[in-house]
Amino acid sequence: MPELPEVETIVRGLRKKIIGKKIVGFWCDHRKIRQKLKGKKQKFLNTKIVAAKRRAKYIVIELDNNSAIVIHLRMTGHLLYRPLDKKKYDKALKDPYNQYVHFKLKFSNKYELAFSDLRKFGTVEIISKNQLKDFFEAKKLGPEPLKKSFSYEVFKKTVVAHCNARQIKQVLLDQTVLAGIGNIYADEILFDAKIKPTRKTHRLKEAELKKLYTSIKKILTKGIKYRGTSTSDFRDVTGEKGRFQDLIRVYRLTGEPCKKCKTKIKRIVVGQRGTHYCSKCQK
DNA sequence: TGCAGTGTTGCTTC
DNA sequence: CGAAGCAACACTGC
Repeated sequence: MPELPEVETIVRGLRKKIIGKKIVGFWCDHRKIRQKLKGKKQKFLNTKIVAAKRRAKYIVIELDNNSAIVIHLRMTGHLLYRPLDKKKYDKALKDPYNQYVHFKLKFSNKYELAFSDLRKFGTVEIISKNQLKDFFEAKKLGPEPLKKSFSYEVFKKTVVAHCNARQIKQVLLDQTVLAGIGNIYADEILFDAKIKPTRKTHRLKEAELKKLYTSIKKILTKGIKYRGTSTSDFRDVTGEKGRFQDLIRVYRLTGEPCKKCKTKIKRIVVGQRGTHYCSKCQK
């Protein structure tokens, strides 16, 4: 679910909802997360939230005690800001995203931040703010594609220089090359750029690279504008769906007619990921 | 019914 | 070193 546009949507929601809130309670029933947070409960309690940030697909929630909570939602994670009084969202409780809650922070205003995660791949940890730089450097993440500093020159250097004979889709998904693109947006970006996902990166022509660069910025920006893709169970912090699924052109549309040329969308496997493309529009 | 497929990352292996 | 394969987990849908 959560790729750059979804995580960005969540972070913007967090900024609206939890900045300035005081944490007064902590709960966790997930063994792996408890392990990570062992002995650190006191770092959460009686602190105030001062900032919410995104780096790649990571969410960083900064506290007023020099600590930062770092969350990764992986496949099925959700962050939900919801009232402690369950009667207030009775119906929504049945929805999958409201179940499978494994970690909660309670606030003094009788709301909570709940981390739900069906498949339990997601991670929550707390580190000191001055460790953040090292934390992210260790991940060797590539540049943020939506930053102004991510110019075409930077794109060419970082992306192309690294990638030689790899298939372009695998390169787009490689977080050490470019931060934040996942399977949905990789397929959509390549459709927009009219490039077949299996093309070898070093064989792309200058014009194709320029188009690809433009498509990356365009599709990710659009994804944020439409508040993410809820093909499956993505929800923002208030439980609202995104709307980008209405604009999807190829992802998981196997066998359906291409919106441009009516050719049936193909599904292949690239780097063990389901990959969808139009064999006529994408060369 | 059963098994392939699912949005991610990181560890192991070659 | 880079790159490919697979595991972590639980559910859906063919």
